[in-house]
Amino acid sequence: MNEYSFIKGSGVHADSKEVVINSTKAKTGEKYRRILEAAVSVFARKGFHHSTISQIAREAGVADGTIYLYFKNKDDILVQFLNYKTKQVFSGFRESVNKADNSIDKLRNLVHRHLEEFQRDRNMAVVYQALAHQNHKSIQEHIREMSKMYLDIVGEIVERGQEEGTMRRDLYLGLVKRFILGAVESTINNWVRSRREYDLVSMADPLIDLFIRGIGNPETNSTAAERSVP
Amino acid sequence: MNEYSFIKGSGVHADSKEVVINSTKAKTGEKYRRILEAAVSVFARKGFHHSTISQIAREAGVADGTIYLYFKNKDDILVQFLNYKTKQVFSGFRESVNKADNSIDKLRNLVHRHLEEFQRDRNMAVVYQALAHQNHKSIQEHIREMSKMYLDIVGEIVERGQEEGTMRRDLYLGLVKRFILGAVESTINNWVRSRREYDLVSMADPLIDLFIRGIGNPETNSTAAERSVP
Amino acid sequence: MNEYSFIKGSGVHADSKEVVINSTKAKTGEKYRRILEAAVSVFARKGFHHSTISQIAREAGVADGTIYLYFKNKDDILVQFLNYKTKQVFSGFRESVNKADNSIDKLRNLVHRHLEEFQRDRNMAVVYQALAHQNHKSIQEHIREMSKMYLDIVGEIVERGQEEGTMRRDLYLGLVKRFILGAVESTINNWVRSRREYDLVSMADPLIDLFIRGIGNPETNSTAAERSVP
Amino acid sequence: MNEYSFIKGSGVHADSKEVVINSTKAKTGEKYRRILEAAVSVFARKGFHHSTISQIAREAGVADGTIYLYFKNKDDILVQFLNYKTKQVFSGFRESVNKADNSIDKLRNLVHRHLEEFQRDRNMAVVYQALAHQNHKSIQEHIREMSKMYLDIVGEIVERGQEEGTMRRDLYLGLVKRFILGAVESTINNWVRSRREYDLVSMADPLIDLFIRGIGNPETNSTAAERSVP
DNA sequence: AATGAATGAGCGTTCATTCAT
DNA sequence: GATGAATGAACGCTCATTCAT
Repeated sequence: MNEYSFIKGSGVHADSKEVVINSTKAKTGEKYRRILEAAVSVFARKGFHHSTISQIAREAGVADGTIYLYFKNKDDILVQFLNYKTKQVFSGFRESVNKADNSIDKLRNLVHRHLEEFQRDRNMAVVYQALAHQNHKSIQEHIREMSKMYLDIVGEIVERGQEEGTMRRDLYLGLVKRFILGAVESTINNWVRSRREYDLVSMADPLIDLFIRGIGNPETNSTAAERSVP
Repeated sequence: MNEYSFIKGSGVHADSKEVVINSTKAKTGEKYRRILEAAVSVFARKGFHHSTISQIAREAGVADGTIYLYFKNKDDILVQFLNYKTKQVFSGFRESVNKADNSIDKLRNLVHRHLEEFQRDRNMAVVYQALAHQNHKSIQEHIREMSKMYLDIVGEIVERGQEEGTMRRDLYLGLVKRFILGAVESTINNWVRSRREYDLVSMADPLIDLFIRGIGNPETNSTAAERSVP
Repeated sequence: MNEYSFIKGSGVHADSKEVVINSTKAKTGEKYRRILEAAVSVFARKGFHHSTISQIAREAGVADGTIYLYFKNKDDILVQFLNYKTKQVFSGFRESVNKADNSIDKLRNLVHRHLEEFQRDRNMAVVYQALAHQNHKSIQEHIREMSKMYLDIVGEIVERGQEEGTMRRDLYLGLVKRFILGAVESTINNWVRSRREYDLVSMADPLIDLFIRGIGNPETNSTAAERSVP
Repeated sequence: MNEYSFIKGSGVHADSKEVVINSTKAKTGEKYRRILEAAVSVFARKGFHHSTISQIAREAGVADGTIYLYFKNKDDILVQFLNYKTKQVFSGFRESVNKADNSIDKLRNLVHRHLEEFQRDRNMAVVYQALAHQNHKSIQEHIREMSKMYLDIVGEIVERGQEEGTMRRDLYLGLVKRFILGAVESTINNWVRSRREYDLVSMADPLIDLFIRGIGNPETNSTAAERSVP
């Protein structure tokens, strides 16, 4: 848990008929955040299904029932997590991309920021990784949405790179986008599972290098290109 | 589910004290396999935690109690799944690699076979994807082991490629290995989650192309290389 | 809900130790009544156990906690309902009875007024019906008391009718009283449960006719009398 | 609880997908009945909402979970109660009616049997009374159905009485039917709530007498008739 | 007096696991 | 070996009640 975690915003869940939290009360917002942080921390340690409301409540320093003043049910905690925390992180990526003025630097900024944010909040990283690979019904759509946002950014970067002439024109764009997201995510996944602690952000440049140049030796090898999808 | 699924091998779980199934009995082995197939099918549909022993038993056409003659507990089904099904698939990769005589073709064969096996058994793909990204205690070690096996193969291939001169020498080998596994797995993950049905195996060549050549235009771009880890 | 509902009287619950509301304060009395009306309305719709304090508070336009300034607890709302609303209605019956000067008209007035009052406040009717047939501990005694009041009135009327000579002398008085109350209540119960809307009060005269003359044809039938209790 | 309680029939609830009880097993049927008896006994004492599954299980001598092998949920116990116990009792009424050959004796038999059955199983009486006057959703329709069955029987009897000439022709049939049911039910209700123990069945003849002859003195009184619905 | 956020006891329900047959 | 009825621990969730403001 750290000071950067979670937005300052309100602890309101809009679609509840019974419970509406007054978002102007500082205390309320604080409790909302405490619960969410606690929940993500417990989820990260035990996994969603092995986490109990009581554990979360204890870790947040509130009563079990209090959680239901801020969240519709256990699943809703996950939904809020994606809505307020992860979604914010992801949408921040665009900002980083805009700071660069050529496509390769944009890609570098994107990946750098991505790794940075997830390193900053390891619990988020753990939970996000698990969610993204599961069939959790109430979550599926959110994940898809966030992926799309990310893939769109990458797509724009690559297309721009092709216009700039810094990226190959014979790319299967749909694959490339997923390829890059997948590679970054798996890098995060490795970091999360690793017993050793290492600096995740330092992986950014080597990753970019692999994206751009591949692993092949351009002087000797051209076979792959010949078989590639045009 | 298909004829290739699961090995014919014994239905023994080694670390059980009470129950040891005679692996020579055809009938026994068949029931063991039926249960395992049913379990994976149910897991794929509902997720591990939302699957019940009763559902698995019904789908396997046996009584609930029977499952405990072949598996220590619910978790053990997952362990057996990794031990006997996935592990076998993974170890089969080496075989494919050996059929090629240069590193790039070896890599191609590996990826091709990987996609092929997972396409052949979609349930396995779904369950494996979910497991690989979770903190499931009794599974963690198995996943790590299988990853290592895969990474070792890739590592050998890349090192050979470097000797051959077909692959760059300035590669961060630890990263490259994970990069390739991650990219392949995310390709599978996309296929699994996609609403459209498409041919997973056809992704192999474009993927290889990306690995080898990257997305950069070699004529104009060399920035990435300069910043890369030596 | 209508203007006749509930008495204007005090919002005091006598047996409370902590909170005594000043019954002279118009505003207080009004809030007390608002809560009671809201409660009965919610009880009628959802049943006592499925009604929550929050729902009642919302419908009354007050905060949850406010209810506890006027009522000891949830059960107490029921007690107050019987004490102040239903009890008043029931005791008003005597008044109607007194307006008539012969026993049959007295009975008619009683039944007429009974149906009238319950038709006037359907929520009261619904809640009363439910309470009268349940084993609700804190209510039992109140119900019994009100029944007794009613049965006493009927008893007096019938005894007077016997003196007048307009009613049979060979009646099992205890049964007759309950018989009449039961028949009226079941008429109300039918009205309350009916999907069609109809005029409850118009049932009064046919009911009286049945009480007085029975369903038998006096010219041909005397069997029943012979077997009756003397 | 007594030996007459509940049918010998199967303990199957048809609409469950997961749980199907083998009705051929004597033991199963016995446990089903034990639970149902226990439930009705607890409901009678505490009321449905204050009864807990644990109490019922304890009283039935089974584990909490066992109840869910025979009943879908707590509400379903009520539904089964009506379906198998009360419904059977009610449908038995027709049989008694058929034994008599004139309408008044038919009515007498009906009432007699009605009181007899409810006296035989006091718990059933208590629970039925409560249910019949509540807005319990999953029960409403069953109650209505049983009432209709009863009212139909009474209606047929009265119409026959009118043909025989033993019952008045100027009756509001719809009211008469409900009047009789209401009077009998309220007699039962009184018995159930009474502190003294008395013989419910002995109320049958006096009741019939009231139905047939009314309370009026036919020699002196005819007012009621003049105002009655033709 | 009025508020409504916070509490936590209590309950219905699920389901992995056991074991008598 | 095979069965499936029985078990009971465990958990999510509700809601009457309290109390600081």
